[in-house]
Amino acid sequence: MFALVDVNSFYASCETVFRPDLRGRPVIVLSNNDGCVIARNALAKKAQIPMGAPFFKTRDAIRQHNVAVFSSNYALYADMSSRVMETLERLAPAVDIYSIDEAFLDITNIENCISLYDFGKEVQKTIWKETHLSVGVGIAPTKTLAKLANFAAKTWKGTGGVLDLSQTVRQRKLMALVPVEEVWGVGRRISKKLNMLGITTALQLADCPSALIRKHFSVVLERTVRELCGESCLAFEESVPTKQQIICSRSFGERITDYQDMREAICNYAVRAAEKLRGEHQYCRYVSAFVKTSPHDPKVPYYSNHAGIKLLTPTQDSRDILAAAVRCLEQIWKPGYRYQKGGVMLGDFFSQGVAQLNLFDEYQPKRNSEQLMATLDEIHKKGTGKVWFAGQGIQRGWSMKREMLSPAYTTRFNELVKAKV
DNA sequence: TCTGGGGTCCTAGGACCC
DNA sequence: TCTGGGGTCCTAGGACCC
Repeated sequence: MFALVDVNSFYASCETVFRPDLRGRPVIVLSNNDGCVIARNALAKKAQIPMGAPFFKTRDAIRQHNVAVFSSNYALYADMSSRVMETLERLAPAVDIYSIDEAFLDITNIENCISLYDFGKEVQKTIWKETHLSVGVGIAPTKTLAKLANFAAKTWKGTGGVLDLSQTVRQRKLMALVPVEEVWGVGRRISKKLNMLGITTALQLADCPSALIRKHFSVVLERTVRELCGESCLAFEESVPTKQQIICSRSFGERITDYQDMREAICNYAVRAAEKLRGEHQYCRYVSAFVKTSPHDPKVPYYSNHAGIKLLTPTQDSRDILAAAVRCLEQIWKPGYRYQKGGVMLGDFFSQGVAQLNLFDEYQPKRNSEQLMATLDEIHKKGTGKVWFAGQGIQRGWSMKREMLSPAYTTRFNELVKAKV
């Protein structure tokens, strides 16, 4: 039996926890670069500010409803997330963290001690007490059904935010009411296709013969159908699976037109990606870079390209990764465009740097690479000094916009909340 | 003027091998 | 006119998720 716990309007809630003065006001949080709306509290939803809407298109509504606007503050959200997860670890025998704001709990056999619904209420109450964040809890025999229960717990206020969907009768009753596009794993494309086949509710999808699904779609959707029927196909995963790839990319605060600026940006992404790679204790053998202009401006031609390099031997050395990323950029850079975004991707991971060298390779591994990188990471972590590669530049005029950033309430001493006595 | 970032998995098709 | 069969590996692209 699974319970899916997720925090309501997570980013927006994190902002309001430390700002009681915002009670009664709509709150939204913007994506990186203050680009578009990625989180809304209940009042902002009521004010009909659409999810994903470009910020500049919502300005009228924001003024009209006196909406509080925040740039995203990931340091704050990550810290609040770990507090929630720690609480869950204490309440449940096993926790499978699915995203920054949600986790599956393994609650098999818990019914021997407490009813499933009461357990859900207990989780809700404890999280609120310890973090002042409100959560929804969906309980069911499969992950997909638990997601569905969670959706229903949020949608129908009468549930009080907790829904026990352990019985088949209740599963079918609910599925008959839920549109198929709300099912986990059914996105825009697939729901459109399903609708054309006359399948509009979750129940109709659940009752679909698997041969039909296999014929028109893939094994992924077939698995979803089985899960809706109560057959658990998605396993509980307590340990974090090792990453297959690492991406560092950002839209630029201002469009880039100059090669030197782009080179600087790519160098920064490469260095950051290398740090993440070492954080995973991995070595990569594939490095790629990409650049693109904005797809939204019909007046200027669109350009998007990427190039990748397979290294001779896996590395975790920032210098190798940086050099490779710059070589990729040289292949794809074209002057005359107004670039909106760029990035670096690492892939083909190994757990050690030593790979079979070819007999005639002239490659010589860098000496003391591991120690040097460890030192670099240490300096970075402590914040006691600043060291960077020349290619990363100093001015960084292209770096992202965050004009409405809240303080790091929980992770920096000089930004703690001040209480008036 | 201004439209996020970071992931996963599956499939189809081509290259290549015997 | 006739032009094998079966397998693996890799990559690009498409779908999904939060």
